Amino acid sequence: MPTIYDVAKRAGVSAMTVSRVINGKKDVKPETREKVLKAIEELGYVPNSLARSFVLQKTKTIGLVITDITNPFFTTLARGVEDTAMKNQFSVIFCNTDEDPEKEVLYLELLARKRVDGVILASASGKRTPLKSILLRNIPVVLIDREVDGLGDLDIVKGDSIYGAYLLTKHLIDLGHKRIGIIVGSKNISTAEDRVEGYKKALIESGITIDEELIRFAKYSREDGYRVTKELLNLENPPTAIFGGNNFIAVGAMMAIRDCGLRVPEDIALVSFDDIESLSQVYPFFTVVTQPAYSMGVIAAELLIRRIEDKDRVRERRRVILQPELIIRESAGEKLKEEVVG
Amino acid sequence: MPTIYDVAKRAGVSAMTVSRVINGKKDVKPETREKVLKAIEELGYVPNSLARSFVLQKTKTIGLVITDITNPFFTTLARGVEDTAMKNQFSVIFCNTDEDPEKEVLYLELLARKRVDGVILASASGKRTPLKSILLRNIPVVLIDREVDGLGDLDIVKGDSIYGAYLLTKHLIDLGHKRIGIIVGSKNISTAEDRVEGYKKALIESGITIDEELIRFAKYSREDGYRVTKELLNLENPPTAIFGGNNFIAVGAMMAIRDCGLRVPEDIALVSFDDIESLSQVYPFFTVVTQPAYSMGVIAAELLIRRIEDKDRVRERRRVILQPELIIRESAGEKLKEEVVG
DNA sequence: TGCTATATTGTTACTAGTAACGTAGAGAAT
DNA sequence: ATTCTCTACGTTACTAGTAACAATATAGCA
Repeated sequence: MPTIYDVAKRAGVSAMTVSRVINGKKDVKPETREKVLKAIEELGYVPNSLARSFVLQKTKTIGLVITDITNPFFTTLARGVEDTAMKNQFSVIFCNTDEDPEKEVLYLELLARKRVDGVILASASGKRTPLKSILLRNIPVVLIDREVDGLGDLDIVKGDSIYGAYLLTKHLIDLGHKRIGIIVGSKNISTAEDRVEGYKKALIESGITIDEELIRFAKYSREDGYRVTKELLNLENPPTAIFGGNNFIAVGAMMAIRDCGLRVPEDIALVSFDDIESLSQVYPFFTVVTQPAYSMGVIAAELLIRRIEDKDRVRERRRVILQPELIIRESAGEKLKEEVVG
Repeated sequence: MPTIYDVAKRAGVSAMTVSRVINGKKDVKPETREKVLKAIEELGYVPNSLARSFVLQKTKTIGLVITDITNPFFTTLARGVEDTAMKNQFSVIFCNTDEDPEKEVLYLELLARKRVDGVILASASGKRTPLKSILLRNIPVVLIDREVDGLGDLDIVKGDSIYGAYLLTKHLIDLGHKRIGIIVGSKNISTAEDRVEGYKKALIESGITIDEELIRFAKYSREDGYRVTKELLNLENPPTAIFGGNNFIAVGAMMAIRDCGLRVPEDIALVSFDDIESLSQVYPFFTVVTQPAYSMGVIAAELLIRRIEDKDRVRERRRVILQPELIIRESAGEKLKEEVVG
């Protein structure tokens, strides 16, 4: 494990000169450069970026905290972050919180210890406290997908959940549905609240009374999608349509509906917020509202890297709200016959 | 950004004592510990693991080099690695090579610079050279999913591609297919070669002549799945069944078949190596051979961490071959009528 | 020839921790 | 009283690089 000093000795120069060669600085005579390069080659020297980060006080690393890399939405988003980071010579440490605020604290603490240059966070808690050690250290943060209470001053990249949910609900209403169940993530997550807000807006606009019984805050997971859908189906007056608050919930709902011996869309309509690409390519079935996940990742990474590399930290905060898109496929079915309504 | 010295000064002790407190070493009087803890709290001190890694010569970080986190197989595998790493206080740096050997070199070089404690590699090149700087430095490596030429002495965790491909091909043969097209990854990737080997074995065993025209090495991607499937369909004597070498290829094949106005399985059978969980849960359509991706990740991470933490590096190499499972669903269809055969 | 400007290279100090060793003091054993 | 042992803590040196400054060489020019 040769160091820069071993290279220096072999090339007959000082460590500083080797450092200059490695970092492509000018002020090195071409023939000296050659000698150094030769010594590096011969020794199989690989620079120690640990030592480098240590003295430069920057790690060229960002932390990406999401809830579950297994969710296609976050997978795609993560890919956008990684590609952009790599393009800028940054590497990425991934953290899966599984919607667990305690894991969030743990990971953010870890990232602070690792002295990452910046953090991209899809918060599981919606709270500002887990960010304490990050913010204290003035490490730039870009929020993604979800707001965090009391951090309105941070950069954020997210989809317009209110509008997306409005679109999706409106579509169901247009098909004749009046009892629409909605299942979203837990209450402190901004997307959950926003999607319910958009849902309510569409209902109110159409003069449909809101039945709180049909609005369920759970967890963005297949398990909760399954469980809560069963609850909804077992209601005395069950919904004729279900709005899955994200793709996992929609998949869970689908399984619950099937297990109850019902068909989608013949017996019940089902729509989803967020698409599942690998599914829709093979089987374009789910009517969804989809968000540009890859772009979200790219934009977040770009914003973050710009902040990191900026000397002046005083520039205004940026909020990027990306528009969702309604894709009508089969799972919401045809227009209901009048008899069904009411 | 307080350091351990700031804490020491505030607590009226030496830096070493603070270090002992942080690392939970004994030999610290309880009341001294309290003083130190109080100082840490008051200053908002967060240990610098960069400095720590630097002196300890270990980073508690592993590199995971895969081809594409977007592929559900690798997503699940990655989750297994990450969970296991976290459980052992390791973090993971993800690298997507996109089946590009040049990116592989770049990333492995990066990981060497970062002085990761170990590497898990699903090689895109199948070659040993990209690993040069890693191996030179005696950084432990566990291969995953794919062999690398000339590295038979490294730990490896992989599925039994030969057997899996045999199962899948045998299934098609049992249904009466004799002209089976197979599309796999590029030739230097061991899974591609193994899957073709299993395919051939099944054909030979059933006395079916091998037609090299039906065997295609491409890239494990949707694009190549699409492109090569079209080639196969345009053959003078096209196959009656297609074996997608991985899930991406199968999805691409599906789209190509549909674009040609054909139906699966009525007009042509289609099977896939590797499942797509989110798809199969909603739409159990593809007949597949599936590998335990999560377990693969877990086992690889465990093997690696064991090597990293082991003092004696002399123990024998371990090869873990996991058995694949055939899941028969719809995409291979029913038994062909005799008239079709020959 | 001597002086100055410029190019190239070296020296020193610093980054934030920890290992290894050293030492003081209290109580126990002789 | 002296020596021993143990606990609790401090000191020193080291990890691999780089910034800032210092020094030297070289060339141009009067």
